[in-house]
Amino acid sequence: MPEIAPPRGTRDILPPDSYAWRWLLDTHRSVVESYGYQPLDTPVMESTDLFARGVGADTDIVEKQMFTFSDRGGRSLTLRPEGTAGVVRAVLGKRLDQEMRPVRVHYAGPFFRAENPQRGRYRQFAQVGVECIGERSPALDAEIVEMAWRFFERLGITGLQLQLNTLGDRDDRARYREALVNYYTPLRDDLCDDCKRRLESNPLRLLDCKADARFAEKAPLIWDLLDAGSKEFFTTVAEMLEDADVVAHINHRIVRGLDYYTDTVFEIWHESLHGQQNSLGGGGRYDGLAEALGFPSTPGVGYALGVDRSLLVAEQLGVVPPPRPSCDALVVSVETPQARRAAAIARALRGAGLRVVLDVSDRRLDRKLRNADKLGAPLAVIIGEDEARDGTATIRDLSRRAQETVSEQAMVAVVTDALERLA
RNA sequence: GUGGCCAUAGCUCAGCUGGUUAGAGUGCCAGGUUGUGGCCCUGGAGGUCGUGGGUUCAAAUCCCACUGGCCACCCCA
Repeated sequence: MPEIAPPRGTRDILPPDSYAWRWLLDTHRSVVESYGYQPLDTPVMESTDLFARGVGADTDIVEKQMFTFSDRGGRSLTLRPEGTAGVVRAVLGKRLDQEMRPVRVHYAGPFFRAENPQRGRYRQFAQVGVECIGERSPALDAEIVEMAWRFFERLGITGLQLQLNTLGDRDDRARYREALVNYYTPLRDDLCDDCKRRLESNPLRLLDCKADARFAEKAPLIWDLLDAGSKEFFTTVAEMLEDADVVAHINHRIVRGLDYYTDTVFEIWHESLHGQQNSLGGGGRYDGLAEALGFPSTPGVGYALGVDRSLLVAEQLGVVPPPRPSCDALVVSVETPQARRAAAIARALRGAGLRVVLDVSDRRLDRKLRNADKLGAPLAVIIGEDEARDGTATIRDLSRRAQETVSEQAMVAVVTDALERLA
């Protein structure tokens, strides 16, 4: 019915939902900053090349999910479908890794994929994420996973399952790739069309094809092909997570959709979400990414968590805190002649650091007070003819239905005290 | 991108097999109360029945297309 609706797969986040949204973002920031992660923002559009090289040309994202367009100079740009490539470009491009090592950063923002929308899946969706760039240590992999886990804990979301796997280093992956090709080639005629192509372009992704799941069951496991170093690295990560009381389900079949992962990969699933949309987020180590983007080889590890889906789960569980009232006091004038005086009083209260709404309607006083209830304001400051004449203000405690009239000089102190008592 | 279901006031929904001016609840605004609220009573505003086409004397109702939502597949957040 609105003539101009938001584009397919996008939506408006309006109050009061916007409070839940902010709660989640604040919680994330607070958790990761307690680990010393610093805020960062990168552009929502990047050179198409960044994702083609960074995410991997054979991934679904690059093949069919990117919003790509030309700017006026004919350059190909893309709305970012994920965050890691952009952050690595920014950090290494600006040589931030020369200043400190590792670089620990976090971000939050919108991402874009041209998917068919449904609940918990949008074309513009939001993620919070962290990246830790410049050092290779199992302690950092564990730190990342632990932060993600603590974040959900702080939100109060239960029923989560951590899926943990390792893809090994480049040599391991090469060996594994070969093993998969050897395994799947004799089956080639029975594979779906996509998988026939994957067999050449990206054999790892054969594993997460649902159509050919029966073959994946008997496929070789990466774990059996890892060298001693990779196994030890993973074992250390798992042990450190145990130390942190983070329960991990080792799952040697999760591969992740993006090409750049090495060693640790993980996903966090929630039992309540449907089908394959049960993933609230995931991440892993990407020691090969910097090089793929043309930077000096630099290790990194990070995660991205879906804001929309996490909020969906939080709402289902009823753990979203009720929105805090948006103001401490509503200032109302009983009649128009007192309007300017009321404005001045509102100004004085804001000067004392309070959140004050000025009622400018020409409604009756009872309607104005009704409005105060709706706003959730604990106090109303009433300026009528008497107050204007005497240089006073009436402070009404809306929950106790009690009020007192005080001099304007005392007003700020009385309001502040009343709010403290009520809090 | 493929398939299924759906679309009526801001919101939640009625509207039987097509038949005059399309309803309810809630929310909004106002009056009841010329300076006192969360309840109550009364009234009002608000809809090109998602959009466009078709069938018919007549369409919210039947048919088609488009748009959007939900669900499944794919994949992921």
